[in-house]
Amino acid sequence: MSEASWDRSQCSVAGTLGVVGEKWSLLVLREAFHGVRRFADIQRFTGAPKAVLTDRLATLVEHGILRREPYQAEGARQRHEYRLTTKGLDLFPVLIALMEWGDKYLATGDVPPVALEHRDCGSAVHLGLRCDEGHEVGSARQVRAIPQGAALSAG
Amino acid sequence: MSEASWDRSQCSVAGTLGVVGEKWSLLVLREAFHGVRRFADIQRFTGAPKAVLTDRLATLVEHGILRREPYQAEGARQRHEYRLTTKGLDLFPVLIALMEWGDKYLATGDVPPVALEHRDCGSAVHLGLRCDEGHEVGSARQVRAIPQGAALSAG
DNA sequence: ACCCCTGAGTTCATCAACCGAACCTAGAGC
DNA sequence: GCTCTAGGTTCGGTTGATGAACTCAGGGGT
Repeated sequence: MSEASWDRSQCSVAGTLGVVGEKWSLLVLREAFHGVRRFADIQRFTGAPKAVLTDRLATLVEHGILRREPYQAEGARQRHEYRLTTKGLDLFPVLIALMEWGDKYLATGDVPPVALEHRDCGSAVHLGLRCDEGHEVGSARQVRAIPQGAALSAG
Repeated sequence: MSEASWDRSQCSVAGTLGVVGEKWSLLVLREAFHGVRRFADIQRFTGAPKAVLTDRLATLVEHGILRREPYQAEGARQRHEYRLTTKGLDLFPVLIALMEWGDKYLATGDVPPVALEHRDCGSAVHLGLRCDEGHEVGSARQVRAIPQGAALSAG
């Protein structure tokens, strides 16, 4: 495996997992993408214990993935809700990739539990790999991963 | 949030995370995609403790994401190596999604640590959302997630 | 003025997961 | 029959997760 021997210390996969890879974090983001913003709702839909949820929300806010904003329901005092930032919205492909794999390999019913549609045209949305020449990349086997820059320094 | 109130129990995101969402699992798969197959190498490149690695490899094999195959290095006894199955190869988009987000938001150098190229044509490979009409979907905001089938039963 | 309700947490005791170091094991070569 | 190596297993200590109980700040009802 000498070819695969390069410096993983600043690997982007590991880095991203360091931010959103803890238990519950990605489920919190799933709820955010479904438009759920309040602590109690997130707690109910994810099933995360409150203490963990408090911690995960704080981490996500700290990293600029969610932002904590005041809101006021009628006849209630001011509280805070959690909303996706642009940085957070950019995690959408991660969720979709997880979802599509689950739809394919963990299917229980005849139809996946959630469908995605393009708001502009109403047709189904999918994630796909393609190269700059415009070719569809069907399998991971057709892709070569090449370490470059600072990653080349050591093993 | 009554609109977002549907049954998450068979959510594909949660399901997939149940399979590959534990600590180290996705880093093990990163190594698999880099062609690393042997226990000691995976251990060295991921930094996972051996006991945890043993457990994660067993789980991944159990779920048919990796398969354990005998090999024999010259002048050594027969051992086993871990290789991606088709089911495992299909997790590639998850890794790429994590990588692309990290490249964008956690960059330290001037160039990402790993580049992806299409073997057939040599140009860069990217992950993209698009709809069946062929439109590129730029942002998560342009996508509507619609619960369907069994997910509609309860909240 | 007082009490109760709600959403958003905090605290605490218990239990599971993770960690690194040390140890074990089966075969190959000497 | 000794040693080396890859691929584990075992162990004690530490960290993280869990669910139940408790707190806190306001608003509304009486």
